[in-house]
Amino acid sequence: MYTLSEENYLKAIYRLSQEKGQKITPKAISDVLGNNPASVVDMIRKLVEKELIDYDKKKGVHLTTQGQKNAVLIVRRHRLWEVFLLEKLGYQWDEIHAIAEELEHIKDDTLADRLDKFLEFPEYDPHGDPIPKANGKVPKSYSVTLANLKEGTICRVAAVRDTSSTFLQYLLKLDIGIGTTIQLIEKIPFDGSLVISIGSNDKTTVSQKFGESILVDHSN
Amino acid sequence: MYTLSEENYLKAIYRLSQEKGQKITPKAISDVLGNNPASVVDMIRKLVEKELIDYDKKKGVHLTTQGQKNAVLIVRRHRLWEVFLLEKLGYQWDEIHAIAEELEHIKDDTLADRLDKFLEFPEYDPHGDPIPKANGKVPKSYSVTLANLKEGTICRVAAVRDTSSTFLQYLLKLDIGIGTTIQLIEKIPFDGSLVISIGSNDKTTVSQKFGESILVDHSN
DNA sequence: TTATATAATTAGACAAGACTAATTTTATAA
DNA sequence: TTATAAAATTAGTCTTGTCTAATTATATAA
Ligand SMILES: [Mn+2]
Ligand SMILES: [Mn+2]
Ligand SMILES: [Mn+2]
Ligand SMILES: [Mn+2]
Repeated sequence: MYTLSEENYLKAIYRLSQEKGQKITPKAISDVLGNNPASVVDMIRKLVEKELIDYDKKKGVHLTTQGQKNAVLIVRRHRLWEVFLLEKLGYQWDEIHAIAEELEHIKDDTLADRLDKFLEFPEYDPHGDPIPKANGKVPKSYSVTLANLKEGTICRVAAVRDTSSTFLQYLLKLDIGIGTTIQLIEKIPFDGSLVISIGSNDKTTVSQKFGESILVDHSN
Repeated sequence: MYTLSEENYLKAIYRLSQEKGQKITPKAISDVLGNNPASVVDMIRKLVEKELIDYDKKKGVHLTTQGQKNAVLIVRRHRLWEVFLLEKLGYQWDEIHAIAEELEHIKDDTLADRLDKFLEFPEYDPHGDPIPKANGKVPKSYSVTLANLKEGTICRVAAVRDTSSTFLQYLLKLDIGIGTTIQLIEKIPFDGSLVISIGSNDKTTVSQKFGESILVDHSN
């Protein structure tokens, strides 16, 4: 088993590896975790030593098979606990991330699987992120943002890209959650603002940043 | 908030303070936690510094009001999680202690209270230990052991004093759990062995050590 | 291509929490 | 009361995970 810090690094590296296309550098990891780059370099050495990652100055950091397997299990635990906190304990979706950040490190062979069963095998967490299965398979995740859509398109909110409290609370205020139907009415060329209608409500205008923070599911 | 180690020490000291009559020495704490006495002395200094305990060489260690308040909350979290693990996730009563030992350190202002509500405000944990209320009040705990009873007495198993896996598994095998009715039929003077009948079963003989590890509730 | 900014790395320090190996106190028993 | 055992304490070390400051390497822009 690995320490809490090692697990947090693995998870950060896993997350960066999902945002494909870019090199996973010490700086990138340092940005995700808020740690000093010097500390990151230390930990990289430790994780290479334990064969959880490879590090090549040219290619950056990559999870080994072992590292990948572990990272996925940590993410699984995190997301399952988030479902538990929201559905069973009645927390709001902007409160659960921080608590799950601790719960994910509880170690027991059967805990995640029991929790999974207790929650009736949810496929997505409250932010719309896929919950890896016990066998390591990960359900489909969404990648098209609201801002990507063509004018006129009707979509379903599938996930949020930003899990900060400020963003999630803003969504609560706008009455937007996972599953909400949104129609993109107009894109303002000047600054990328989006005119949308939420559910069956009147038109609202949101920023480009907002539109890029919501992942959607759409038929056409 | 306090570190995991500090919390474990507080809990150990709290536990020792419940077994009244005896002085809480570095040695005693070291025995409970399995730590080196030198480490215990270090931590005592730290906790005195943080005003969670008092230490007087003559009187031993004592929790301050602050320390007591914190210890009770940690115990509350531990026992609530134990109920959750047993009742909701289907663990057996010899498996839950180790996991709760980690879960008790998860910090969030409302977590314990939400869990308490979700579990419908249980008064006792799966080992029969009282679960402190949110306000710090602790339900009655039992103190009479099976070995204390007079021959012929019928009692109800209220709690176990020993939460080791070996003991709890032995109880499972004997079909004894919290609430089981036991009649003490005979005490063997030679070695304190007890002849008992469990529920409506035939007679069994158990050791004195066994009898001293079960706390009972009895009317007469 | 050379200057400059950014990133990576090294060196050295620190706090927490544990340990071992003395040493000093205190308790117990002859 | 004195010898011996047990407990408490001190001194010094170690590991983990972090940091700052200095240095080296790399990328970028004039
Ligand atoms: Mn975490
Ligand atoms: Mn999430
Ligand atoms: Mn604990
Ligand atoms: Mn218990």
